[in-house]
Amino acid sequence: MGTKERRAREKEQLRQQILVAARELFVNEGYENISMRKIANKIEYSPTTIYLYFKDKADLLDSVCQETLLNLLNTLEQLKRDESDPVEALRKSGRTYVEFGLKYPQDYKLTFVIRPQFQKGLGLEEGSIGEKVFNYLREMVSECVQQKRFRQMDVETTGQVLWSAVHGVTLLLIDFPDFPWTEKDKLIDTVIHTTIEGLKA
Amino acid sequence: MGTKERRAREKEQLRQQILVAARELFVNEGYENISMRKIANKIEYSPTTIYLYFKDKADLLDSVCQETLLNLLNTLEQLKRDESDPVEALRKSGRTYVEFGLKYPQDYKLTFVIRPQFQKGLGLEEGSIGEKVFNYLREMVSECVQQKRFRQMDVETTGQVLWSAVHGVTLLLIDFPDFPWTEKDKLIDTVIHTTIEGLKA
DNA sequence: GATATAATATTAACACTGTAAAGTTAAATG
DNA sequence: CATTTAACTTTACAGTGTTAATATTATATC
Repeated sequence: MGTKERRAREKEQLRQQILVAARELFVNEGYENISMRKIANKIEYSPTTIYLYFKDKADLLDSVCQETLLNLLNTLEQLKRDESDPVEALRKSGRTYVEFGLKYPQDYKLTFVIRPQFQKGLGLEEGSIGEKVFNYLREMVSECVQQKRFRQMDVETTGQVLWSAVHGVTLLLIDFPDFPWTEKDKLIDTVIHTTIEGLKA
Repeated sequence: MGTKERRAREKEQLRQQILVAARELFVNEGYENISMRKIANKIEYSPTTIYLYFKDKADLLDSVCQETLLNLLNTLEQLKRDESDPVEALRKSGRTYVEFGLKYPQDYKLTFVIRPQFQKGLGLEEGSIGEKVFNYLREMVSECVQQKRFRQMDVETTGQVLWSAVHGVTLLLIDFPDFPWTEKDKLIDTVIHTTIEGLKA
């Protein structure tokens, strides 16, 4: 008797529908401009139905961000295979990270800036997708250190330095689009290049 | 007859009072958790009085952020005098910048992350305090380049790279306080050191 | 097939939000 | 004293997140 399974599937479907609608609205109009009622309208359900699937608005945001992290992780892991030189691989990962942020700027901000404001738990706890993303970075860095391509330094710190650099440039480009930046691609490359050079010296 | 002046002074005083109350509330409880009514309660005026002094809530936020920028600028400029080595001066400026962000984390986020969400104009336009802050950075970098301490590279890009690094580490430390960071001071120093080394190479 | 049961969705309500419009009071000017 | 001006308040509106109570549907049991 598969009716139970079908029901579960349907339930999951609506959950997904809510997530899709929420993401689209958050991304296009900003988290704070979107009400539960607007999301409900979009999926043609009553506002309170959403609360059967998500604890509250922050929880909904949280789920949207989890998806974003998964998306980011997949994008990064696609890279990993086809690059033998570890430093070059790291460089490419950095670029991909920033490009991801600029391709989905609102998603990025939602995940790395807005969400921490609402959810105290950073979403990097054990077993989380956030942790996996950071583990990816860890492995990349580790490879460089092991092959003596980087200054002898603990992997953790090195990873955090790199993360700071790419996070910083991503957010600045998103938040101040009218600032007279150096040509975007050049700036991104220079940030990554500079940081990596600094780690070698 | 100085009554006009007195009135103007009183008006400015109330404006200031609103700003002080708003900052305190924003900083302690977060911009999105503070209503105009709460601010009004604090200063013991009716909510709509605030609208006689500020266009709307975003404008109030904007003014709070202007103050923060001025504060940051003053903090930085205090440094400038007592350091002859330009690279060392830049390093110290970087540290001071990050420390400022961590000392007033909510002010920093308000200014560099929340406000851009509400005010399209980045607050770095000509003659603004934001511009002055960036000019400070420009001068510091310029000195290093002129004295051939840095790789030959345009001052703008160099400045932006540095800003990315310090902005990134500041925000990460603020937003993910529970992350297993390397010891904070070490991390900050390493970020700045790495970036500067990368600029020399 | 009728009925009980569980799952799912809705309605109504509450306390709160930003802010516009109109009304009130007090001071300055003639 | 009359009138204009400035400062502030009251009232009101449309919208917010969220809870509790209610209604509706679909399934399971007899």
